Amino acid sequence: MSRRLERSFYTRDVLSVAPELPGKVLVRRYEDGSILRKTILEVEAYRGVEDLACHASKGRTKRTEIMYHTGGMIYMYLIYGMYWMLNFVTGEKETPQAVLIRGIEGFNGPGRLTRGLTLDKSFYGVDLVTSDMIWVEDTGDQQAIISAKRIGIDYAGDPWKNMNWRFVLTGDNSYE
DNA sequence: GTAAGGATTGGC
DNA sequence: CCAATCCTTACT
Repeated sequence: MSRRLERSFYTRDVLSVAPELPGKVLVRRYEDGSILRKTILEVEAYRGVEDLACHASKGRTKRTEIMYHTGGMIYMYLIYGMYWMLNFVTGEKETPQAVLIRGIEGFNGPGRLTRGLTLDKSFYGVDLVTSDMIWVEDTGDQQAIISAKRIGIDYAGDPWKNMNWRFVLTGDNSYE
């Protein structure tokens, strides 16, 4: 039996939230009432202003503002001029953290999954706890997770580029 | 106003 | 390997 994740799930530290997301179910409901349910396979944690890979390390700007809000909000941003990235804000207010959703069942890669679920700038600031267009459910099943280095952030330097803050559902062979 | 570069992807 | 493509940010 599945139930929607509540505020208290997201308001914890990102390093507590991120490892619990693989195996949860991302639910997308469209205007016409149709619903897509996809298991989350892979995520990455971005933690605070001191994490040089986290966008908040560049300061509090219009773009990063949502990460300073309470956990459960959605942070969307465009990368390389063509791919929208889906992120879940975590932690309490004034703690800029987020989880990048890197892969879901059927769509490998952060850019492809947002395209597949029709997610873009209009979802910036949407609340996963109250929205009827997108939310996350817990199946109650126990999940096995492995951690690894984050991808595409070598520019952040030591120690940030080496933190094992990517979390992948084990048993999934899509990322061998 | 101008310029540089990016939490990616797919094609050569 | 490398170009596509455009928004955000930093600087004049």
